[in-house]
This record gives sequence, C-alpha cells and structure tokens, in this order.
Amino acid sequence: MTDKPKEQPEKISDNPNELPKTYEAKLVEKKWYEEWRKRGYFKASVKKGKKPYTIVIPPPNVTGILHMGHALNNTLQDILIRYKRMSGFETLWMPGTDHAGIATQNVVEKSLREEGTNRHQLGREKFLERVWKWREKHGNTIIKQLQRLGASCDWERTRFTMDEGLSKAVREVFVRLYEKGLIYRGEYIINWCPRCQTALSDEEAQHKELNGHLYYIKYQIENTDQHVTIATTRPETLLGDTAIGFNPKDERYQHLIGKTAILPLLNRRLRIIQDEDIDPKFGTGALKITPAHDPVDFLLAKKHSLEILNIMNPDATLNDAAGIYKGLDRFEARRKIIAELEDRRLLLETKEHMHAVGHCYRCQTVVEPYLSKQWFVRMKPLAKPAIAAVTEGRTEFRPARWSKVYLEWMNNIKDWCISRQIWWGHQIPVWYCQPCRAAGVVTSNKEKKVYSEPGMIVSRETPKECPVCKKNDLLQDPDVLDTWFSSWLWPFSTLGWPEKNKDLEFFYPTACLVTGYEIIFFWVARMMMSGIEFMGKEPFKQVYIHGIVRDEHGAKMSKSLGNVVDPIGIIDEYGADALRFAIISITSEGQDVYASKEKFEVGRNFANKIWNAARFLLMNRTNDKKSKAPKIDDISDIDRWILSRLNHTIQSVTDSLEKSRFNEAVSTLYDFFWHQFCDWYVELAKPSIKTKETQWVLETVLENTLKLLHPFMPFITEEIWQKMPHVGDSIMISAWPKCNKKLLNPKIEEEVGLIISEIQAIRNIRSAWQINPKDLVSVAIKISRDKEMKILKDYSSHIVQMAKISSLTIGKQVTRPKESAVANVGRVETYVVLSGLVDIAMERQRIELALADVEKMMKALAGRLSNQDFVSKAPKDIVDKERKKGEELENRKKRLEENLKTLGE
RNA sequence: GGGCAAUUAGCUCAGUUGGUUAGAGCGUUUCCUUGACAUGGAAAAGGUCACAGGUUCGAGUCCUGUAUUGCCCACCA
Repeated sequence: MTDKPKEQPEKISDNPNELPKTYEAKLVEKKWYEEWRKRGYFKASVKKGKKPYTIVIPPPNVTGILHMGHALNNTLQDILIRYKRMSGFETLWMPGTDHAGIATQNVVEKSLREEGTNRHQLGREKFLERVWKWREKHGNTIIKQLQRLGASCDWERTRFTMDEGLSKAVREVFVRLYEKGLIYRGEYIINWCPRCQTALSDEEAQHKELNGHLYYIKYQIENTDQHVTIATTRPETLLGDTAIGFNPKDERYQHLIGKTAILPLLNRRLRIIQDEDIDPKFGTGALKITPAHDPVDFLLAKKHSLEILNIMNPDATLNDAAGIYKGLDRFEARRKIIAELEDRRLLLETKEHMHAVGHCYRCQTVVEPYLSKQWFVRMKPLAKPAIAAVTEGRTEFRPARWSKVYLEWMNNIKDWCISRQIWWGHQIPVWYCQPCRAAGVVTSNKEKKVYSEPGMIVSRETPKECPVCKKNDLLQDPDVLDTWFSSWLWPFSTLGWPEKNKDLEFFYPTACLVTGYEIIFFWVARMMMSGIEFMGKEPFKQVYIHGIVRDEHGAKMSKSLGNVVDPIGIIDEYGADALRFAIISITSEGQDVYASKEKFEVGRNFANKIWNAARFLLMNRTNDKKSKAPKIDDISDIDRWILSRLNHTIQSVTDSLEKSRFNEAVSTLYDFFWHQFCDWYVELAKPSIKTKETQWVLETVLENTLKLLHPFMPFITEEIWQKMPHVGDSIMISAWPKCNKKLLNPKIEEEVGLIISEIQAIRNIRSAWQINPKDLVSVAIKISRDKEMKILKDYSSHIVQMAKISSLTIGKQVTRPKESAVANVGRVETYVVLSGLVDIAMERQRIELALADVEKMMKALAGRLSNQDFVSKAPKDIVDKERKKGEELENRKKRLEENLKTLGE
C-alpha cells in the first residue's frame, strides 16, 4: 500500500510478462488521472476548425458528498465527453459547485448549535465568514470524489455559484429583469418554512399525502340560535378567521345573507360572504376564511375587501392576535383548540381525511402558508419562448415523455418567489435610501413603468449615494436570492457572461444536459428560460433525463435508512471502472436504478476478465512493436470471423452511443469481449498464437475493444493500452474506431456459427454422460451436403481441440458407431462414442425429448404455413424462411426417428 | 382529481419501426484447481411475457379496459 508505483507509463516495457497478476485499480487510477491532468487532456479551448461539444455539469452542492446518483449522472456525462473527444470534437465539460443556500446555511448553523451559539449572536458578517471558511475546508470534497470517478472535466475552469463572475451575472440578470418589469416585490401568501424561517418557492414545498383529520366546527349566527357548521383541516387557523362564506348557488345557506357569524372561542364578529369559487360539495359547503393563512382565502379577502389578520410568528408560534393562545406552537394550539371546542360542544365531528401537505425540501418541516412581502419573477413572458423551443424541436428531451412534464409545468407556470430570509447567498441588489423612504420619495425608475417603492434603488453596483437626495444613508435589502436564481444561469454564466468572449461564442449552446427528473422544474426549465432570454438561444440541444438511484427494494437511498451503497466504497474495493461499468449496465433509458453492492461485482469481474485476457495476450507476444497488418488472404477464417464480429461491435456500440443507449453499448461490449473474443476466438487461436497473423488479429481486436470500452472504463483501458505496442500518447486521445464494412462477413459468421454449435453439441453430450473433461472421446460426424463437409473438414482441428476428441471421422457414409450418443446440429449428425457408458434408456429419453421438441415446433410451423392468409399476406422472405425452417425440422425429425430405431444396435 | 411509469426465468432487469425456438447477470444443479482468468471454465434446469378483450397472416412488442405497485403534479378548505 505504501510503496508508490515507479513505472513510467509512457514507456513500453520490454518484459513480455509485464502485467501484474491482479489488476491494482487504486494505483492505476491515481497514476493515470494525475497523468491525464498533467498532460492537459481535459482542457478545452476555442479551436477553429473543430466542432465544439459542451456539457455543463449539474453543479453538486458544496455540502454534497458523492452518492450513487452523482456516480450515475457523472459517469453518463464522462462517457459522452470521452466518446466525443475520441471522435474529434473539442470537448468541454464544465465543472463547478452550487452554494446551496439553505442547505449550506443549515449545515453551518448546526455546528453553531453544537457550540451553543447561533447565527444571530454571531451577526451576519461573522456568520458569513464562518460559512466561507466551511466552504474552504469542505467544499472541495465532492470535486475530489468526482475525480476519483474519472471525470474528465476541465477542472481549471471550475466555477462556484458565488464566485465573483457568477455573482456579477446574478446582479446583471436581476437588474435586467427588474428593468423589464419582470421582477416585483409584493405581499402574498407564500410557502414558509418555520424551521428555516424563510420563504420557499412552490417547487421547494414538496407535497406529501398525509392522513389528517377534517374537523366539523359550529359557528353561531349572531342574534339567533342558528349556527353553521364548517369543516377544516387546520382548526387553529380559526383564530385568524375574518369571514365565512358559501357558494351563492348553495340553497342551504341563503338564510345567512346579511347576517353575521360569531367566531368560536374568541367571539369575534365575522362577515358572511358569497363567492363562486367556494365549492359547495366540500365538507358542509360553508368555508371559514382565514386570509393571512390560506392562499384561497387570501384571494377571497382581496376580492371582498376583508380584514387580513396574521396570527403567527415566523417560527409558527401564535402571536398577539391569537389572544390567550399567544406563544403556543401551531400544533400545540391545534390540540388545545380542539379540546376546547369539544368542551363547548362546538366540535360536531372529526373525520379521517387524506390530504397533501407541503414540506420544506431542505428540512422536511411542514410548511405554513404565510403572508409576507417577497420578491417575485413574473414567469409567463419568459416561459413562452421556452415552450416554443421544445414544441418546435430545438431542444429535445430524452426520453421524449419528459417534454410533456416540462410543457405541463411551463404552461401552468406561476410567479417565482426568489427572496429568502437567510444570509448565505447573493444578497438582493436593492438598496433603500432611508431618508427618501421615510419621506415617501420615489428614487428610481419613475419613467419606466416598473415596480418601485419610495427610496428603492436597484443597481448592478453597490450605490454610493441616493440619486435623489445624494445622501449615503442606504440600507441593502437583507434578503438573499433563491439558490436556483444563480443556477439557472449556469450554461452561460460559467463561460464568462455578461462579458462577451470567444468561449461563449464557441462553446454555447451546450450539446446535452444530463440530469435526473427531480430537477426538471427547479433547474432545467429555468435554464431554458434564462438561456433564451439572455443568450437568445436555447442552452442545450438535448436534455437526457436519467432515473433515480434507489436501493434494491426501490427505496430512495438515505443515510437515515442505512441503505446507502457508497460509490467511494465501491471504488476503493472494486475500482472506478467496475463502478462505472456496473452502474451503466443496470441503467436502462429513463428507468430508476436499483443498486446493491452485489450488482457492482459484475463490474469487478468484467474488469478482471479484461485484465487477464490482456495479460495472456501480452505474455504470448512475439514482438515489442506494433504488428504489421498481414495480407487479408493470409489470415484464417477464424480470424476473419472475429474481425467481422469486431466491426459489427464497433458499428453497434457507436450506434448505441449516438442514441444515448448506454446500457445497450455496455452489454454489447461485454458480450463481445467475454463471450465471443475470450470464450471462442482466443481459445480457437491458442494453437496458432505465435504466428504473425494471429498476433496481429489479437492485438487489433484487443486495441479496438479497449478503445470502445474507454469511455466506460477509462483507467483499465489506458493501463493495458499503454502496455501494448501502440502508436500515440494515450488511448484517451486516440481516434474512435470506425467500422470497416469490408470486414463484415456474414458467410464466415454462419460457418463459424456451425462450428461453435457443433462443439457445443459434443460438449453437451460429454456433460450429459458425465465424461471427465480430461478424457478424450471418439466422434463420428455424418454430413449430407458438400457445404458442411468443407466447413467441418477445414475446422476439424479446432473441433478436436475444443471438444477434446481422440479421433474424428467426417463423411457422408458415416454410420452410427456402436455404443454412441447422438446430437443434431442443422443437417449434421454427430455421434459421440461412449464405450461402456451407454445407457440405452437414458439415450432414448434424450432423443425422445429432442423429438418432442421438434414436433412441437413443426406443429406450430405447419399451422402457419397452412394458413392461406399468412402465405399470401406475409412478406415473401418471411414465408420462405419459414418454409426452409420446415424442411430443416422435417429432416431433423427423420434423423431422430432413425436414431431411435437403431438405438442399441 | 389529473398525469406518467412499471408488471417478462427463484431474484434484479434487457428486449424501439410487430416476424427464427423470448435474452442477460445473479442464484440453483452437475462436472472441472487443464499454464490468462475460481473475480474462472464447460454443461444444464428454469418463462401460459399481470389479467381480459381487440387490431393483424402474425402481438412480450400496437389499441382499449381492469388489477396491483411506484412516482409526479394539483388552492376541495
């Protein structure tokens, strides 16, 4: 562990036995990652004549530590970047982190709490110093972890949403939108988190279905003995009621018109109003109206000029307006009020009631609809072109169904509450001139018809004085902006905007955004709007949405559930390549991923297989230089076969990558390398391994496969490639393989397919009769056509070798040897001599089973072929194929029947 | 309330213009420590593709409905 590798990666060792027995992922990963960085392979710059390919990373929170979701997300991006880099693009993968306002503030506040203090005792300035210090110390964790994953980001460009350039972009955007009339301030019901004590946007309040109660409460009608019953889920809010209402069409309540109701417990007088928006079918049809604590009620209050009474403090305890309930927490108040209503027989009924309750997305506290003055962005005008961009196909979602989700949200977009009552973030670039504010003097934007308040100054730079009174008694708005107000600028702010520069021109717009569906609204949709608004172009051509990584039971991974599979742990144990390979292979397009530690073993095993196969080839190398391509006529059919398979694989993997079907690419490579190359070609080629031709084929197939694997498994492929004879400095910057169509050879594939089936058939018999793998058997093959005769004769030495045969007879006149078992492959009949071992009953059973199988297929086929509709309507080639198949089956049946007859002879 | 996904071998999942005998990994069974690899090799067992209709010569694949599960959205208090 302690000794460092002293190898010189660039140099090709002369020792043919150079790969260590096992793959040391840790050492190799460290070595190559440092080397790649040192050589500047990750760097991107404006290069005329080259096509750009840009991806911006979804900036992880500075508080983040790498979880499987990150591992998946960033592996996908790295695959695209590495693939495009090898394909000749100038690739930029722009990295960075997000300051994550509330999340980060929460983390630092927690440590303050542990020290027995809080941010208010510390004061704003000292607190912010603390947060910056925290970021210095911990903010790089996730970046380092991404590097261990192998991410080929241009790290020298790393940005942070609160660095100077991005802060400038934020202020620029705020001022521009304000001057366009798209930012305003106002008093509305917003989602309030009483624990974080800040406003949240609608998206940050996550609705969860909860099993609550519906309380039926009696409200008395003034000066009568009548009453009206009202159902509510939040009885404590009745303290803030200022009216009750019903639908004007609701006949049950017509007698209430002109009357006044009495608020239970507090005995306040309540107006009775009528409104179309009140649903007569819910509860009793009568509604208690609490303007300061319910968005619908707030609108009704505005419409009917009702009094608006706030009964809550920011921490969700009740305030003075709550009278004797003052100081109680909202839920305590609820219990107390229910109890008192019960005592006074004002609670008529309590029903179970399922309803959706908003929760803070950062701390899971139940949010409170709360009346307060906040800043908002008017979204409809921004949404319009962002809708068109998707409906007109300039930006494409993958899988396509997400565009529906996006459009649904965009079409129903609401204004965005962007102010937060926390300290960590971009402070709102608005100042108030205290004297002018007090005097009611409007200080800015008198001419433009935009929102303004007395004394208000909206400015890109910190103003030195009031433009009107020239005094410098200015106070900045204490609120900060929503974290997403900086993230939504990410695709261009990271490239230097609002400055105009070559990078922006070259690398914007980006090619593909890779992200999970949980942030389509938070981030993707908003980037679309800002990109179009400020750059005049959609920020990405494609949005690739992947699933969420869950545990093996489908639960979200979380520390508290203890079901986390830690990617760094997997990297430590199995290697980054194993992690990358495995996570991609279990991720099919758009589906959630269910991860467990065992699933990563597949990746480790594959890496091990690659390593050992490469070690074997290098051990048997006859030449330290790159082999020269032999004449195509000099190579064997087996060689042609694997070259055909290789080119097929190149084509298929490239297609899969172009279609973003990553798991398909990975499984194609797995199957090709393991089951075609290792299981068959390498085994078949062993006798000729020292020949020039085989050397060249092995080398060529290995090198090209390593290249195809490189985007998925960058480290092991580089390590092996460097140890192979090679041209160039690194596999990372080598050219992506191209399919050579001339080498695609269906005829050879069919022939070798027959040989493989033949070997498998003999092995099957050996296994069924429990012949020891060491023992050789005598085999006779009867063929009926010259075609098969030639193939089998050509490959007879391979069959002998692979099926462990002592003597092999091939011919048309072959008769069944005594005491032998039979297998049929196509029209070829194979007898394996079992001298002494043969058990007639068992062999009969084997043949009868095969016969039953054939008959079943024949029956199905006969049904199809006798169907006139099929014969006349299906395409000719399909019908021909079926007919041919019928002949084959007929033939096979005959042979099996004959075998059954001659059994025991 | 609206929408979206999923339902295929014991388990976890692939299967994209409908067309051979529906595939993989893990697990299981049998055999093998043979000079690349036991993180391995050879062979095998295992599926009425949730259910019910429909379209079609032909459906795991397309349409309609049902059931179960999961997710997202929504101001029925």
